[in-house]
Amino acid sequence: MFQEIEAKLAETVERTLREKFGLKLKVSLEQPKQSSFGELSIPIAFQLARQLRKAPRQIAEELAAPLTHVREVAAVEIAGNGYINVRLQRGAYAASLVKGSGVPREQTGSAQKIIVEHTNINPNKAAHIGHLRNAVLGDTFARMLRRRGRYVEVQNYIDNTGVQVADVVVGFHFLQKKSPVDVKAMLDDPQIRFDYFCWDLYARTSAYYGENPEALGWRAETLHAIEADEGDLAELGHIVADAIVQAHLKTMYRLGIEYDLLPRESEILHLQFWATAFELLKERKAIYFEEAGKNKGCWVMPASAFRSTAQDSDEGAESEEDSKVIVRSNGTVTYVGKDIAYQLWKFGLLGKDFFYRRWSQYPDGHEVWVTTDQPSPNESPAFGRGAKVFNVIDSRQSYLQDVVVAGLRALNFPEQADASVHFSYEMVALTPRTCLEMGIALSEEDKRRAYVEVSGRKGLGVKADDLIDKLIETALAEVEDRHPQADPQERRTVAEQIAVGALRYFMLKFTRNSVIAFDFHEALSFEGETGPYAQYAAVRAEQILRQYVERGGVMPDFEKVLTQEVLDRHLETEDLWQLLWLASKADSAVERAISSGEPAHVAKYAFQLAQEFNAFYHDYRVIGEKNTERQAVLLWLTRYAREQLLGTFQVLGIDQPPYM
RNA sequence: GGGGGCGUAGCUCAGUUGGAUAGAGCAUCAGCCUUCUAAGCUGAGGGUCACAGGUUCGAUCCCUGUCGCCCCUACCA
Repeated sequence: MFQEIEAKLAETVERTLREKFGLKLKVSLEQPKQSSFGELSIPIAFQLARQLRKAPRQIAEELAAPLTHVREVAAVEIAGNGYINVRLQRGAYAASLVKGSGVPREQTGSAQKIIVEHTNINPNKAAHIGHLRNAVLGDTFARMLRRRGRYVEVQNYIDNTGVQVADVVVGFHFLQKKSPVDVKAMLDDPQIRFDYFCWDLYARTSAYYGENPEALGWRAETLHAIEADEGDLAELGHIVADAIVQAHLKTMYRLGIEYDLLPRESEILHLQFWATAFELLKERKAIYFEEAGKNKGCWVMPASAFRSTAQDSDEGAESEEDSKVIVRSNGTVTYVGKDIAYQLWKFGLLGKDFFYRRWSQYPDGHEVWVTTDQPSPNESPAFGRGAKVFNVIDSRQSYLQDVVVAGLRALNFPEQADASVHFSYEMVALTPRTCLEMGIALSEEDKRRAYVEVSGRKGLGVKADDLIDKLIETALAEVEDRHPQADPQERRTVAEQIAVGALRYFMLKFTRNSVIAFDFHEALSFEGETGPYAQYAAVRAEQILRQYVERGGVMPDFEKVLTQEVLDRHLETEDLWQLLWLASKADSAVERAISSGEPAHVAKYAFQLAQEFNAFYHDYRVIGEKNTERQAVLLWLTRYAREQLLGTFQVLGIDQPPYM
């Protein structure tokens, strides 16, 4: 409803501009700084002032006149030097919401597929909080797109043949002398938390390399075996990667995060995606063979392809220094090269496809598929062939992502290059205080920093499952305290919902390019701008509606009782109108978050709506209201605000507990 | 050296293509629970939007410079 009005007003002004001034302009509306100025504001007169050589106020007046004829508009005022402020017919606006609520939203998307790739954790150890930020951001963004009717495919890329997996295999085979049978037995041992075991083993192996550099030969040997897919080392690689992927999926599912497809590096290798891409790159001259210099014998992409500022240096030699090696002099391909091939596949440009098989099924029936290199008898859904691709990858890799996009452009796929989005985000670090709490030794210099970077190689960091467990534990203590008589199993569920709400909100409240300095104290807080705060507001709303009925109240037939005239009368109360107005903007918040690429905007909106509802809760007694007409308004408003809040929760991946 | 990001209240952060009196949360202080659950509500204090120029009717936002912090800049993935 909000967006319809907004569009209608913009169109009206645009039409006036065309007819009166002969101008073709896109008009945008904004929220007035103060609610007393009205519901919507149009600042267009300012930017026209110079062009038309007229006072903004005069222009505003000419544009304002036709707006008064729009049915939903109550009044139009010129304020300040030339703002056009619009006040809406509150009753009419509310009445259409009364009628419309409960009706499914119309789809605004197209059939074009949007691929969102996120999580992408190396399958060699337990997930940590940095991975959570990635997954929560990606998952929320996918939910936002789906809410607005877009067709989304969620992929979680698995690098099961890389150095990180190899290092854990080295740990098992060379350091621990374990056979594939031994390691398989570990998977069945309930005493062993395999992903945690690998976390430590990975750190130990890395440390061993530090003391015994010659051991790096084991890594090379293992990588070679994994690539050839032969022998115990390769088998260990499969066992480790598959088990860890399973662990990651389980961890993410605790937060409600699901995937559609797990594309794996091993298939990219075995199906020779790179060979195909290599031919294409050579054929279209996107890369060239370096004959001399430090990159002699390599296939490289010139720096000019991905450096926008390369033109101001006219020394050709300098740019060669910056060019990116795609194929090493020993003939092996770099990660970026493979990534270009993979990105081509995502757009359906490679001319090759994976084979697929089911990996597992979520409790809700949704299936996850994985790539294979062998045809399978079962039909699989059609994967890939996206029209737009969002790669959720941390900002440290922006250089490599630039190279991938440049590769597409150099291959003469400008459309797909433009449709490749590096959905980047800053890392999650730890506050010095949290490091000390965890027993991580810090230098004096680090202690003075705002945050300290974690290191998976050293085994330093907060494991995702540990954090979730700790959040549940904290929430459970509070729930038990507040509801000593409630069913223990239900309390556990409530605590889990609160923990997930707290964690997801925490990961989303910061904008993407802000480094999160993770602090246990802050993350375990359930007060103020947190998920549980918002959940609490929803619980309160439900409480009102439930208890109203439990105490013998009959839910009014809102459509009949709440006529435009009735609504108009009661919505003169500013608080009530403001709550309604804010609640009606849920979809707009999601749309804005999509266009700006900031899921944080939705989180912020949920908090604001919760805040507004909590104020309402405090100021108005719904059940005790004597005037039945007013009570109907309050009941409906409670229900509507709750609906809008829950809809926003869904986008954020947050549940409303039955009680708190 | 080059590329990118950041600098807003004591702390952590928002600030929607430049617009009306720069906002939250935490922390501090002062109030509010026999009422639909206080994980809440109300109020107070706290700002040279790093600094200096420029563009503009108008700059936290755009441009230039300076200072400070962070990341990237492998024939590692």
